[in-house]
Amino acid sequence: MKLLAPNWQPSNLSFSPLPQRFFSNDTVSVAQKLLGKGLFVQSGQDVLLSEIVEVEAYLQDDPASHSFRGLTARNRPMFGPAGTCYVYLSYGINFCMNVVTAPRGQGEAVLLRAAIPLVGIKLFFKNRGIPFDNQPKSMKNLLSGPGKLTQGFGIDLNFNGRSYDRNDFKLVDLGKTLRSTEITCSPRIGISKGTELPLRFCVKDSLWLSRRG
DNA sequence: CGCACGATGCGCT
DNA sequence: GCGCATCGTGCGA
Repeated sequence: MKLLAPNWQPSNLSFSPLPQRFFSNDTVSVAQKLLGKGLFVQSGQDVLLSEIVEVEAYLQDDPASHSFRGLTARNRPMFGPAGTCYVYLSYGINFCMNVVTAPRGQGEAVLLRAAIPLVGIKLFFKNRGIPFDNQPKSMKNLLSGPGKLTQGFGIDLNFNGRSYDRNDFKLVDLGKTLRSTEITCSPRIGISKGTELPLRFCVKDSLWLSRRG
């Protein structure tokens, strides 16, 4: 199994953040375009990079969205500028991280649900509380779910409201372009309202999803 | 002010 | 496959 891209060196980790105009577009389009993009987080000398393979869109007038009932103290970042990070605690246990989208503060966002670990594998294991090994089974368990992804990256409420355009916290272009035929859409997971909408987007047949797309 | 309920993950069966 | 942990949010009283 091909687990890692071979050429990730410190010298080619100096990606530019995706510009704000990338996020200030139609939320469904942004969600699909986030597939194949990189999430980069640096803390001191520790660098973490992954490739996003699964997302969900949350829209205006969407009963499953935290923004559905309007602005509250919790969902305030959702109404902020495109490219803002919205983090919340799920089930009292896991954090989930979103990217605010749409041209104006419409309360729309994309939930990051799963990613391929690329750089910082040992730290991903450590953050996840899993003993390090090179088994494919373990690797696929690192970031395959919204709570696992935030735990792997060490994302918590400190990141809430932050912009994804910092040198130490950014979404980046990894230089790959997915064809629309490589993207699947399906109903969103773990919600009780808006379940009929196919707003979950996955890299087709990826081995790194939270569950089969 | 009380309380029901999650945009989930894990361990056990 | 299923039950449970665990807690902040926000709605209804």
